[in-house]
Amino acid sequence: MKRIADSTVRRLSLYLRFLEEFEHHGHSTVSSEELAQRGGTTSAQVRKDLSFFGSFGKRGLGYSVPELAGRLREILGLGQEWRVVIVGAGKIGTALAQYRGFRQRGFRIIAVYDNNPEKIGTMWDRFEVRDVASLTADAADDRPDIAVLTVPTEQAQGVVDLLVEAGVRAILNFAPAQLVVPAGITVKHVNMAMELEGLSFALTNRE
Amino acid sequence: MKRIADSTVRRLSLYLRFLEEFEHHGHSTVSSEELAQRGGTTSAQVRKDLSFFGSFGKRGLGYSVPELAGRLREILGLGQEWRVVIVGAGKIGTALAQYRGFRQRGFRIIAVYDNNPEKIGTMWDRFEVRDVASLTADAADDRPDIAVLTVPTEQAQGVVDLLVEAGVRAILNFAPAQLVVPAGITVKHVNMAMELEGLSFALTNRE
DNA sequence: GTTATCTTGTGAACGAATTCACAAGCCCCC
DNA sequence: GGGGGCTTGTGAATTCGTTCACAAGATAAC
Repeated sequence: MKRIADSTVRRLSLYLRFLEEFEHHGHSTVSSEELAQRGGTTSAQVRKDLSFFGSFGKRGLGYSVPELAGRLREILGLGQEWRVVIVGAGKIGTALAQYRGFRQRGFRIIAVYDNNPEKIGTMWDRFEVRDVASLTADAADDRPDIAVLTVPTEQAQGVVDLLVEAGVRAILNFAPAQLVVPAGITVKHVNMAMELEGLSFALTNRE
Repeated sequence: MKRIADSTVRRLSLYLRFLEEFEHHGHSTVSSEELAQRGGTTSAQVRKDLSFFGSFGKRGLGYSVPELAGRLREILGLGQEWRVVIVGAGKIGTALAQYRGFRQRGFRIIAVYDNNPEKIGTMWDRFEVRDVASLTADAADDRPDIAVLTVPTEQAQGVVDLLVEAGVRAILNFAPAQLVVPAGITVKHVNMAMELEGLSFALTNRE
């Protein structure tokens, strides 16, 4: 299969969000132009994005909202439930553990880990914080697919090695560090400082 | 000034993070190759990124860590304190309000807003949640530069209009909606669902 | 059935970002 | 002070992503 650009996947995810809105409002069809306006892009972009995966529209008419939504869910792999562990029971980890959006979209949090003895055993929301040392052993039963990593930068790589050993195949990393992983493991980075500094740059460098 | 790509600015922010680590460990110089490895990119990329703003290195030797860090802070506009308001006192808003990283990097949270009468007046960390209706009036004193927007999608645009009126010039938006703003206002999007679905896609579509 | 209108799907053109490759500059050592 | 070893800075080449532009397919009206 042809390699799909990251930017394309992000937009597909966005289109799906809009389709769900349209569905909710009872619209049965939608044109590439309408999707484009919502997403701040162009109709050609929308069509090109979709064309990588097939042709889902009817010429002259547009796309069937429920059908396209279904196709996108399929493409994005949202037909199944993904098993997620959160490692790092700090501020961000906690907020994410409580975030309902995860479950709604088929991402089921199965455990929260930390290495701080004072946190281990305490309850976060409805999760008991587990010792990160037991991660690999737990994984035999839990079979996690995805890890959300919110530990301090200097601990990130060590935890990643454990996660890989535990069979995790995708990592959402909040630490500003490049992680070394074997081929076939996907890592995505989220970095609040980076976003803010991007704004700071924009405010500073306007001509 | 030549337009700088978003991806370049993000990397500059990352380099700065690494330089701070190097500084902390007492390294006085660093090569583009070392920075590249930390950041998962190439030395040519590092040099190209920096070249948009000047030439800060010494051939044969590399870059002075404190000097380059200083230059990057200057480029990114981190020499000053930015005044930030958070609008939307939900889960994410709360986590962000408590996040120490903001203050450390010169982003000072000055107020938290919501439109829910049950939340208005309650304390979040050390902030009293204010009524979003008073935003414009408050701004005369507060003079916010940046807003972090964590309200439901359907309310986002309305709040943005208020923010623009209040003189905010940069917005970090957590809602999955395209926002309409006048020229000169910068908007950046952060979307957790999108990131997760990107992972889901990668897990589903591996050849 | 024909015509007018609309919107998709997609090669081709374009533009942006990354990588290559190498001359120029700097340091250190003899 | 000359040579060897590094590393920067940057045009040129390349790769990647977006936009253009239009033929082809679908509907609706008459």
